[in-house]
Amino acid sequence: MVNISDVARAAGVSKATVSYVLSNDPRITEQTAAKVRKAVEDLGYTVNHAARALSVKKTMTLGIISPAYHGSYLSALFGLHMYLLSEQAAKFGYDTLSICSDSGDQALNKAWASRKVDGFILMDVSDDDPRLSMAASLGAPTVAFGSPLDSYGLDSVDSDFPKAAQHTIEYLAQEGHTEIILLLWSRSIFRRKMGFALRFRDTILEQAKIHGITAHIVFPEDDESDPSVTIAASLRDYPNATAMVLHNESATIVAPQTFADLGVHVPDDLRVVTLFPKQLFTSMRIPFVSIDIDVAALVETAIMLLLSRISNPNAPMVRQAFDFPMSLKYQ
Amino acid sequence: MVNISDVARAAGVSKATVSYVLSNDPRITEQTAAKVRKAVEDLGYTVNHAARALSVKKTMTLGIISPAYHGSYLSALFGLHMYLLSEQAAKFGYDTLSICSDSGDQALNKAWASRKVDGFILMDVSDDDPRLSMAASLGAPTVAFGSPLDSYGLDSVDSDFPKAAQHTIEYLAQEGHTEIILLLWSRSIFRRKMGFALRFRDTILEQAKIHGITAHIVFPEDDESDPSVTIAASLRDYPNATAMVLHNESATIVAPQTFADLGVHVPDDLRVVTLFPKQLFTSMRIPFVSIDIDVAALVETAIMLLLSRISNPNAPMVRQAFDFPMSLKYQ
DNA sequence: CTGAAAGCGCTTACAG
DNA sequence: CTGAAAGCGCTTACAG
Repeated sequence: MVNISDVARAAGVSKATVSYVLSNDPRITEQTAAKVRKAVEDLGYTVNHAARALSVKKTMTLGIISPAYHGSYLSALFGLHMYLLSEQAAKFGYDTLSICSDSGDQALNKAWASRKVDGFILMDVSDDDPRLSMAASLGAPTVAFGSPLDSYGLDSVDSDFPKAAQHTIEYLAQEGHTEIILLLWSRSIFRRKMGFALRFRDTILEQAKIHGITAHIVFPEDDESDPSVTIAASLRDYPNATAMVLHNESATIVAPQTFADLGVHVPDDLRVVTLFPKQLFTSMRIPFVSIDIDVAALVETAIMLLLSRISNPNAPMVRQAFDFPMSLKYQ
Repeated sequence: MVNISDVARAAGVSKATVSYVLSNDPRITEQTAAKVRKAVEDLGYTVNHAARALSVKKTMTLGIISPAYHGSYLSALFGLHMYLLSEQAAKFGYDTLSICSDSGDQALNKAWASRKVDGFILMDVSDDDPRLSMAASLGAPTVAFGSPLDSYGLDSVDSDFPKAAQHTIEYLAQEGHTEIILLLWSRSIFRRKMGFALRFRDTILEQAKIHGITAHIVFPEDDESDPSVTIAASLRDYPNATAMVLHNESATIVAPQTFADLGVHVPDDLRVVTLFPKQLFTSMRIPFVSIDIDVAALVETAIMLLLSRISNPNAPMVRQAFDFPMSLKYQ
């Protein structure tokens, strides 16, 4: 494989000069720069990544640390995030290293200690996430996807779930509903202390109380449970409910079929509100009121924050919460 | 950050000895090895990845190259593949670098030339995929996900779509169907010359002819089209069809609801056969005959083939096609 | 304006 | 059984 010495020889200059040309150092004359560029072109030279990283102490790669349970349940969101993160990072010359591990804090520690990445994106952060304190204590540039109660001084990006919950209840109150069903993420998600689930639930309950709405909470036992069973049971248990709020990915996917099976007509028999990223609506027929989650916007912000943090480790912490608009969608 | 010299000093040995201990070289006495290990432990030392990579010319990272169109359509499969690849690679000490680009061949060229990875997994390979010839001409260890007509001597892994097509027709013939609807991947997938779509279609048609079955082909225009429209239209256009074969991810997701909306009862009114990875069935109610695609098995094989290829570049090429069993599932 | 040289942090023949 | 030294391929003060 051709290296910088080969290029230097071919161009009749020193390695240093080649290096300077490659970094567009203005001290090199256009004349010699041209010679060097020609040699680079002719030989098909590309900088050796490890050598450069060793020398400049920058790897131009970002570590994406995901918890291990993704394999077990259907999450179209996971792929979407990974894809967009990689694409967005590439715009700034960064690659993404995906690290999927059930001991994310150890994985993070190792990746940082071996200097394999310049910073981290933490996916699916929970309230007691060990990755948070690990990243903070290492002083590794990190942005968390999620809204942990204590972010240990790390930057974070999330949808504004409390705001969404508030919009939802205000909308339903305005429509005159007084009894609703709240179908939430599975118990295992709550057990894992995922902020998006906790914050949404808590705000819904708080706002429901304020607006005099009775909210019945139901959720599947775990990620493998069939959510349509939960939907059906809840309609049986709370026959007077006039609306349902869905905050559960797989439940939202099976909901249309479930209602059709049960003979429940949306929205005449039941008003349904869902929280879902708009990308997933594309090929799904969901005639519900929905609150769009713009994953691309979240990802762009996450990458931007991480790159700022890398270049300026001491800037003040930022927590970015996106308040996405609620929209009516009848397809 | 602590380096090998710090460890050597703390243990009272040379850098070389530390290095030998780390690689379990049997020539080092257990006594000095213990000293070194203690120092490593005390100082929290981890090998600098770039330095090691530069020295041994191995990066212990695998490049996963995905085409750029994934962002636009719902593919739960994408996330599943990325996750499992990363997890599987980790078992062998490898990390995965995700490279999402619309010019995958250039991205591959660059990643290889800069020696950032030891080999590649190509996702979603098509018949005229420029990544194939690029990887082959570079001599980069590579395994393709898919069944390109010409694999340029590269290893590949795929479900055996022709076999699945054959099973499907044999099954339907045995049930006595003589007229069926084939709902395939969108026109844009065919335009992209994706092998899984082409091979499945061709074999279905060939086998149908053999068994005296009339097969009507329909497909959505592109990935953004609502596949339920296509389903409904096909039932209108071919009222005598007694079975439908679904080979289209989003169509399979919306199919249950669509049939319910149309008052079509499966399987009494219509026999439906789908091809789908079993992980996606978890939270979906699809009372259809299905052919399981075991993504984990595919991924494990892909990683295994790639690692063999890396350690033995001249081994004979292997094309692994998985013939997954057809199974009845009524949930 | 360009080049010689040191240094980044490892590994690995080679001596002893 | 252990260490000194060269080498991996870059970058970057520092001279000139």
